[in-house]
Amino acid sequence: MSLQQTLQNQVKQAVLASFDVSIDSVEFQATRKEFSGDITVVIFPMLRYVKGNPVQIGETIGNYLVEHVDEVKAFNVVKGFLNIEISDRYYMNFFNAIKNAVDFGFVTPNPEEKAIMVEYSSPNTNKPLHLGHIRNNLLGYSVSEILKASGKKVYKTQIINDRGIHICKSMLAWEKFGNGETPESTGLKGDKLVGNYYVKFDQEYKKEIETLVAAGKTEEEAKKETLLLLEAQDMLRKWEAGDEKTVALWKTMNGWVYDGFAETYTNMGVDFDTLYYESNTYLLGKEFVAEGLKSGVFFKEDDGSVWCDLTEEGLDKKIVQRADGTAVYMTQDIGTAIQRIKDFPDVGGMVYTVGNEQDYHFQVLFIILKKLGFDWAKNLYHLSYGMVDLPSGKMKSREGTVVDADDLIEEMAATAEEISEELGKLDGYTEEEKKALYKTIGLGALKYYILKVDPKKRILFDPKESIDFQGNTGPFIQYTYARIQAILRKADFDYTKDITTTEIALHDKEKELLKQLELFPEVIQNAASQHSPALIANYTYDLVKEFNSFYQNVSILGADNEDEKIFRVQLSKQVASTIKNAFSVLGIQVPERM
RNA sequence: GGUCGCGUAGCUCAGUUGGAUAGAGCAUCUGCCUUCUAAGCAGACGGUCACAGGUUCGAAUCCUGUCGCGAUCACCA
Repeated sequence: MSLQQTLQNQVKQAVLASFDVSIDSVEFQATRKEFSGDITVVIFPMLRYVKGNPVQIGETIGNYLVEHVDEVKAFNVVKGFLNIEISDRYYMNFFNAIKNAVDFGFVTPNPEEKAIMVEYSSPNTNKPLHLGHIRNNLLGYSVSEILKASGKKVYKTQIINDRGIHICKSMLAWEKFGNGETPESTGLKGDKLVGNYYVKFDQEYKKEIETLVAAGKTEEEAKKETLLLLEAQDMLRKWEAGDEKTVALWKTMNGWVYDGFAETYTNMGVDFDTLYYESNTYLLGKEFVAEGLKSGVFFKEDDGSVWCDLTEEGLDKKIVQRADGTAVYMTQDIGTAIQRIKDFPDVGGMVYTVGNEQDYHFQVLFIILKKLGFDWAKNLYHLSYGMVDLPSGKMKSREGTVVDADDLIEEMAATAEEISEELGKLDGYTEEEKKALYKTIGLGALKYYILKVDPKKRILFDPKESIDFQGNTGPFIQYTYARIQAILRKADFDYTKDITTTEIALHDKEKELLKQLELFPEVIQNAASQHSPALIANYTYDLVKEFNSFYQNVSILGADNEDEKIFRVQLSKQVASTIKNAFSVLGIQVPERM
């Protein structure tokens, strides 16, 4: 039984014994720093059942607890707050129980339980990944790892948007203006090369519109009548008809993009267990649309288009299939969801990591899947996150106002290098080791910067203001980890053995650290149920702040006696291990030195 | 206009079922490296929690309205 449960029961007992009233819940909170004590019982809610002065009630309960609960050492009452002081022995017992646990805070997945599939990234294959994708990838990856750590089996996946008019645009531009360029001939990353032609299309397209407008067309007409657009549309039709030459070009250019993406993913440190391609799934939904028509979930308009009426849910009508019988986004998403459950029968729910601009889409998708009668549809979650905007506004690939993912990662490593060189603490490291370290720190800064903010809030990213390496940052936390490693390297005695004395008087800073450590398992569970890496980031920061205060105020290797020295080293080691675990679910690595 | 989200220190953000005097970092200013890594520690300065009502012992947190910002409301994805 946890301490809180024990206290809960005993407080109820105390109230029953002293006031002859039974209460069904007790409100606890951590005692604020300015008061003495560790756990606080809030007396106010009891006043509804127990008549009297809150201070006196607090005193009565406090006395009862001291008498009946071993772990309760002392108490004080301030206004309506009963501050309970917990014995050092309790914290030492807790520490002894976890000090050798490498996976402290993590729960091993239960094979009986259903798995969760997490979708993230899902890029278009016509342009390179940018800062917006970075947020998506980091969130999706981290939430996957958090869910795993909380005891769920997880599959990571994406739906690659590899077909459609936008893909044809870059294909057409390459065909017309590319002169047979390849990644090999230009030395460009494949996704960058293809992205250039997507931009090229847009430039030529705009030129053509200008010419048409000059010739007397309205802008509206011009936009629809450019030769380029017509050709692109023609290309899409050819692709859908399986035209050999078009499909071959499509395969080649997508291949270039995939090579480029693979490099970026590796760089970013994210991965996938299984992939879905829109070109394979875009027709999938149709049979379920047909089924839904039969069962009355959908209805058909006179022109042949198929709709879902969601007015009962307070929403609008939504199209699920075009009049010409072709699939829309919704059709495909219905099909893909169903296909995934067929492919992975142990999956009982899914998480979609997609920006908040698609809130409505997913709201509708989930309702439709429920209407179609799938019981897993109640376990679908749209991990909706805010956009990453620049001071100039939205990032637009076609206009070149994007922060490129590869560039940003590289810049972060370069900044890490500058700072490291200046501090000059890396004597003895080879160039290779240094390079790896700069990347670890640079990525740590970037990932932490993005993950520490609540996913649903939008992020304003100013490229001119570099991401910090001090204060509440990834590098600060990595630095603390490295500090602890230095201590472990210096500890030239056997700190693995158990302490001989049973009673150790805990230093305030030690006790605070133990309390902070104790929270970690719960933080993992909360982060999982709320799909929020930010909770992990904030927790880790608090832990590290607490450790640094301990480090600066208490001598670890210079402790007064052997037991204390061993304990402090073990405590530091466990803090390091917890930092490592916490950062691992954020996808951030920790260095041995920095 | 309808719907959804957001609004906390100059800036970036915490604040988990409503609880004590609203907390961090950056920036500015003060101290601390002959002692375990100063990417650090200790401290100062900085707030009408957008605004107005309401619910109650108690509201940054819940409800209503107003304002501001964003997204969305396509036979686009």
